[in-house]
Amino acid sequence: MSPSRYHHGDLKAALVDGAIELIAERGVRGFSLAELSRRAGVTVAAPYRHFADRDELLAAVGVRALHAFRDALAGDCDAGELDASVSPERRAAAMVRGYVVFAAEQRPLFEVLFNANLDKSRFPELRQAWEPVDDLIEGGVHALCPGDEEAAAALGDALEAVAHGHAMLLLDGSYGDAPGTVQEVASRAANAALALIAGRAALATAPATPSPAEPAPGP
Amino acid sequence: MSPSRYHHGDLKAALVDGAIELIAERGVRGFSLAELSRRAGVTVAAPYRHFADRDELLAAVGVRALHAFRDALAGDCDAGELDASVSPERRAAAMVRGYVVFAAEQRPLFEVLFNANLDKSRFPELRQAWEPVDDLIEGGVHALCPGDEEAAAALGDALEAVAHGHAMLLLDGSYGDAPGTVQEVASRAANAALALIAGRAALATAPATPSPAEPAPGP
DNA sequence: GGTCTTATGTTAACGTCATTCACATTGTAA
DNA sequence: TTACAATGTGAATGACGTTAACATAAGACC
Repeated sequence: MSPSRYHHGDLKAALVDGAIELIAERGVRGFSLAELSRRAGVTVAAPYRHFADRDELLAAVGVRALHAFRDALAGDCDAGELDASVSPERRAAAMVRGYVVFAAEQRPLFEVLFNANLDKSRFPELRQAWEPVDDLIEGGVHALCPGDEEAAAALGDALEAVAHGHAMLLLDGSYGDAPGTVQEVASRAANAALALIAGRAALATAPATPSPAEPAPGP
Repeated sequence: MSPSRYHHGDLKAALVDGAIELIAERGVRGFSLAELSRRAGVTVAAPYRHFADRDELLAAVGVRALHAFRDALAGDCDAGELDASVSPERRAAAMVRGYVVFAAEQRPLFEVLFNANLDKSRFPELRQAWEPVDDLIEGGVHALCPGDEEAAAALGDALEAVAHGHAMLLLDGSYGDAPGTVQEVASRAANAALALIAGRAALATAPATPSPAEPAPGP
């Protein structure tokens, strides 16, 4: 294969793969380019031939993560056959479930997306990779609020929030890690999504409880 | 005041204060003990007289953050007079609103609590400081589901998730930062909370959409 | 086949960071 | 006043991200 060993073969791919492993072990926060290089059997300077800096490598991982994320959200509904066989409500709930399960089962990928603090203004690749995900969500939400842009925006935020919030609670270990916990939390999130959808009419109305007393006095 | 200048006076407090400022400027992620020491006019080794390591300092900031957080969640309802004058529903919604507003207005404190990756098993002080917050939330939720432990747990998670999720969306800049955005998002979160509360009956039921096809085949 | 170019690694540095240890200075209590 | 504990300094270590100058391999072109 490589008797010389000077050139790695496909370092770029090996780095992305290795990064995911390393993040799985130590979290995004404990991820280090130096350790990654070491594991790839290469000098610390080598990655810089393929990525401008640490964040650009993480962004590449992020792009891969977003593809997997989209698939996880779409679930099996992606084949396109059961367009009418499943209600938009159950679809949306399934997406929320997929969100939480993805966070748990693909923890390193999820962490890269939400805990790596990547600058979205840099990395157009990342912004672009978000689009299919956003489209999927937006599509699901619009099916629930046909015609009402305002309601769709509010419901979309609420569903994202409920999914993301449950995922965070799960990952931060606020629950124990008993077996079955993932499905349990995912079910709670899905149920919450159904509750939100049921009450969607109230979401886009005027602020509830704007301020009990004064309208927010300056400090 | 201090003609000698060898001893700082109250370095410990100055470090905690300075940490909050520094985090406000650079985020928890950009926070550095070295820079903090420099600003305090002290050597990099000095903080170690007061904190075992970087994380212990951050934990101290976290404790302060949790006090402020509790107050923000309790809002003006803390005086204890209006026990009956406000419905539990509006109370809970107000707490969710307070959660989001706190995240926006006390960003550095919020970041320490949720983005610093502090090990909760270390730092009993931190765990203890969480208790009043947890009690407050639990109390609010139990007022909504008297007697039903199961429902209360599910509703509590859902409310936390909705609050946390909206806070994250806000802080990650998924919205622009137009003025008024904070109140707007807080209102959305509060409305979502009301919707969840209205549909609370469905939250603790059997898993909705357990799995469209097979029961999760192994990879 | 032999040479030039380009892609890809290596070596050796720099500056920053967290952390530690031996030592200096101060405030306090005996 | 003198001893001690608390607090700060100086200098060092080792990990990290990043860069620049140099080395080697792989192909293109003749």
